[in-house]
Amino acid sequence: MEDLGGWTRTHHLGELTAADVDREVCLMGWVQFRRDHGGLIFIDLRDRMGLTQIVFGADYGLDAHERAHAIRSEYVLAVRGTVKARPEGMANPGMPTGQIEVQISGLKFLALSKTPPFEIEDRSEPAEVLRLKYRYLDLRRPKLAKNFILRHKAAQSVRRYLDGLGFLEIETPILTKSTPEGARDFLVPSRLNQGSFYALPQSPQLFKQLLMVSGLERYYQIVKCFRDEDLRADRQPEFTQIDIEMSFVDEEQVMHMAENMVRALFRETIGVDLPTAFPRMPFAEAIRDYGLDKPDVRFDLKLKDVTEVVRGSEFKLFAKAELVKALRVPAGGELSRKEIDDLTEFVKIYGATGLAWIKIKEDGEWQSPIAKFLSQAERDGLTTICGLEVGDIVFFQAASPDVVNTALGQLRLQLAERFGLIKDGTFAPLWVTDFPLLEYDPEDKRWVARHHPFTSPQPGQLDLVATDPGAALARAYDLVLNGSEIGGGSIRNHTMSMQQAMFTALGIDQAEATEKFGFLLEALEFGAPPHGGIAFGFDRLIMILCGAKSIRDVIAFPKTQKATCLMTEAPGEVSNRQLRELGIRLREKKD
RNA sequence: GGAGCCGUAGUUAAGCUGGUUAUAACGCCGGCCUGUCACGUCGGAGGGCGCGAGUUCAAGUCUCGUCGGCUCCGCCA
Repeated sequence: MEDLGGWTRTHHLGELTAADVDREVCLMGWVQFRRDHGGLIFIDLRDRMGLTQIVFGADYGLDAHERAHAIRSEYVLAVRGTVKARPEGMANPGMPTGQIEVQISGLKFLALSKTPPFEIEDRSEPAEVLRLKYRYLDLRRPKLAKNFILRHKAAQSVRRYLDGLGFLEIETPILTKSTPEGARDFLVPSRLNQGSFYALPQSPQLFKQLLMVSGLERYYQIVKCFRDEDLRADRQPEFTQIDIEMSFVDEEQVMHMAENMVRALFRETIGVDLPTAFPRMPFAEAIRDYGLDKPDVRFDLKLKDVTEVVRGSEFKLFAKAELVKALRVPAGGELSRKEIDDLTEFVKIYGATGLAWIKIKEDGEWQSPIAKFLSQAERDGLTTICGLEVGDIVFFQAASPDVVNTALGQLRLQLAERFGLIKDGTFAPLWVTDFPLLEYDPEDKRWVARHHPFTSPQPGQLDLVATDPGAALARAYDLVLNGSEIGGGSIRNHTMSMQQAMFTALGIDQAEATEKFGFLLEALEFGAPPHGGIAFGFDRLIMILCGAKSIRDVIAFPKTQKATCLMTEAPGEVSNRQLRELGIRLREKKD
């Protein structure tokens, strides 16, 4: 192989144009396509900026031409030559550099390449196992590489914006303390303190609050967070947050700052202008109209509460249910029996036992397995509340509020897909506000923080925490974009007594609070300013900006669903010596 | 913890109700070619169907198990 031998690259491979004709250039890159005509050899050379056609011929460089026959896919070349306009009619309008080519006088083979396990091309769609095993080759594909270029631009945009507002980027520990509540921690054994473990941060929550106590006033960090939970298409065990905290602010100021940040981000990365004021919706309204706490408001289709209409119905399932809701699909009558059966299976995933439906036929007849149970008064009531018209279909769920809302909320999304209700390239941001502070956990039989235990209740709601925990509202806000939760935050408890009241409501007694969060409680006694913040799921934001279907397409080296890395084969076993140093003995494996 | 889909040359796929020697395209190797651009053209090599049992005269096709990938429920303050 040859080394650079003093050659210096003069241009990237996406930038030469007709303006550069007759320029002597030196290019370096990977071989994308080879078209060997014998007397003339064309090669598309690739780097991350693009492609440039180079030509080998005896007239341009005899030695280079002869050696060029050996060139294969993915070889790394350095070439010297002259930029020339392509002959009349030979330009390639499909290529940014299609007006020119470079006639090669000198060639160096910087590296050879084995035949790659899959073709490095945007058109090919190799199995994900292979893509993950050879991730470094997958990342050569422009389609994937462009996601990371955009990700970089997004991070720069955020830093620029926050820096402009006086935010300080401050790093917080990765080796920290396990805390109760929230997700399962990743643990790291301590060699110097055998039997003790660090936890990787689920988020820098407590540190950023303490930075506010320190008087640093405005903090941000684009930071890795770790949660040892099962993976999803939009969830990895290590992921990145844009983490932000501010002092002397209320929720209006945090939301205003965050909105402007997201707006700048969209403008500077994909040139999209988001609305100047993001709409807002209280949590209760989101559940009422959309069934979910992260409504996709790119399309309408609202759920309607019809519990009272069917309260006395002969259809006992409706009459007895705690909650009955309807979802009308305008012109949905075209759904086939098969499709309805499939939708019935779909809602069962979310705990539904079935799916009642009514089609309103041309002649006004109600075609439905349940129509015969409905009185005229009930029919009139449903027609009015749902706004039923000829050609519609309306679906029902009658069950516990949780099941009704989840099943119909998910069905709503499914139907939007089926009927093409979502226009490509639309972005609908939405603030969801007025969340309940606490949620009852039937498994642990106790109240848990819906957001996190440091979130402040809304003014005047502190007493409710003790008397009617489910009714207390939080000073919390989520930013939802196209039905995906991309950010969330809150105003925090900034006095010891507020925080103590919260711990009490969560059933964390004095001793436990002191043990787990003593440093925070104590800090709050030394003059903590009112403060609050927000954290964005950076990967999810990038997914939306790129139109990626999987979070793996915006993470350079992602994990599989079983949280392994197919490239490095992490996690792996460690030597007995390493275990001994840590004071760890493995238990016998279960059969 | 649970449900579903997938696994066939290097890659992507086809292979119907089980039946000669498992197809194709791309890629790869060799020849020819001075205007190609997913070059063309002629020729060639390459797999026994993720793995293991079972049913059967006969299994890529059926059954069970197992491994791996993906999607989802639970979980994710």
